[in-house]
Amino acid sequence: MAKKKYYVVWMGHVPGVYTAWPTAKQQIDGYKGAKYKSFPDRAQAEAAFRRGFGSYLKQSLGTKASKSSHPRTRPSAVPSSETIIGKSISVDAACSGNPGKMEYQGVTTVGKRQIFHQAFPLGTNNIGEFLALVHALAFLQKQEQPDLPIYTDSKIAMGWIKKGKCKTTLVRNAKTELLYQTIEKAEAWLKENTVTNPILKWKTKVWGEIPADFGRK
RNA sequence: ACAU
DNA sequence: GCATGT
Ligand SMILES: [Mg+2]
Ligand SMILES: [Mg+2]
Repeated sequence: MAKKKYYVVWMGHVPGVYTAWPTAKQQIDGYKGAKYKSFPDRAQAEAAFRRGFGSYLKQSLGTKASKSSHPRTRPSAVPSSETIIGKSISVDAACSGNPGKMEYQGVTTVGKRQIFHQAFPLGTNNIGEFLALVHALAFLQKQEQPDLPIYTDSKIAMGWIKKGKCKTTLVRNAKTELLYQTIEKAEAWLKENTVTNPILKWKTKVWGEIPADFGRK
């Protein structure tokens, strides 16, 4: 039989030392950012509880203990990607017809204040999303804001930026020649510059439409 | 299927 | 329902 364990809940509905997992779990379930860990005996548990989570964690991290023995933070509190970073900009593209008349814009994520906007007589949704991202990157570099994140809802455009290449299928002809030259300029920018700003996926299903959305769907 |  | 993309 395994020896009975003790459960410290530093932060939860009712913090304290618990002698059974089900009761400890009650204290952390539904508590955002709960801090807790199990201990092999009562003395260690009570000492850790009295020291407080911060002090205990510091010591634990400075030691060669296995990762799994560090104190826990409830997963639902961790997901940085689950929280909208307000200090950021958001971009989006739209077209009427695809391919069709295309435009893109960048706005402040909070307040939706427009930062840039461009329109083209013919383009695709994905080209627009791609150009919007490069426009945002160049703009933030000029503003010396290399850490400000950029939100996009386009998986495709994120991939093209990573590749440094706009992998469009749009026909290149007289009607698209100017757009293609813009694309080549954008690709050249990516080749000559380092992408420093985090490019983050906007979670439309969770958060609703991206702030830069044109609202025409 | 997923993201537009 | 159509199209752009991985
Ligand atoms: Mg979009
Ligand atoms: Mg949109």
